Amino acid sequence: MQLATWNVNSLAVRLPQLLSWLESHPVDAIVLQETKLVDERFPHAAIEAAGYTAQCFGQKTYNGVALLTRGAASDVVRNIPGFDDAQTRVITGHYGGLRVIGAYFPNGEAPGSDKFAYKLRWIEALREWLRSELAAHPELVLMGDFNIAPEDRDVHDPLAWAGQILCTDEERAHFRALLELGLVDAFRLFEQPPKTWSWWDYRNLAFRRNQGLRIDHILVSDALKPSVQACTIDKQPRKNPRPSDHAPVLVTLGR
DNA sequence: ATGACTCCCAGTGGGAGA
Repeated sequence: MQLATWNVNSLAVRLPQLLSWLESHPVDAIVLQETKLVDERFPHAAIEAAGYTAQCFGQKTYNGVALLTRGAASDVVRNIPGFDDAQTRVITGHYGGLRVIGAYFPNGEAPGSDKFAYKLRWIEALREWLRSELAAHPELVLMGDFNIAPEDRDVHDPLAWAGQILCTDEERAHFRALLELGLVDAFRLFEQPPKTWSWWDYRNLAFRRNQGLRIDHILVSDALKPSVQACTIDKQPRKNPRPSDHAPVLVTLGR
């Protein structure tokens, strides 16, 4: 079984690339972030033609998430229950015996800003909800665009990024607090090529120079950890014309 | 170097992203 996450930065623009990628990577489920589409405009027909059923949760211009599965997902939840939020950032469903959570963490703009405070509150709410989700569903995967580079080795230039948004001690502590619920970063279960990133700035020829960050993650619950066989980042789509600034992350489970 | 690119909604500019 294979799962994936991809911040597509506008599904309207990236739909052809998504369909092409799914042809070459026929994953069982994929979560998308930054679809930037209201649900009325979600391309259900094209996605069904590709063999997937979609659960979407979007808004105009910003944010927006979706869960695509080979068969229908059940027990679908939108956003974080109990956390009042005008932004569409989380979609959860049951599929293949797993609880699958797709999340688009807030960016946070800059340490000390209102958006940074929102980011921290949002993660705290996610964590408290996850605690109960994990209790109810021990076999759980949380994946998406976390907008956090967990360690210096996830940053191309740790000195330049020190204390900057995505790399602050506070954000990293929140990332570790998620792991302490009983989750593990699937990417770090394996030897990985050095300087493997999931996001490269559109500017400054950052991709060509491989100046990126690893901010897109797949966390699996402790119960699933023994079944994880691989976790990779596919940078190929970043080479496309008009690419998303993020690359997809994949996990393979032996089940 | 307070930049750089790309998206969106807008409407020949500006906010947001990371």
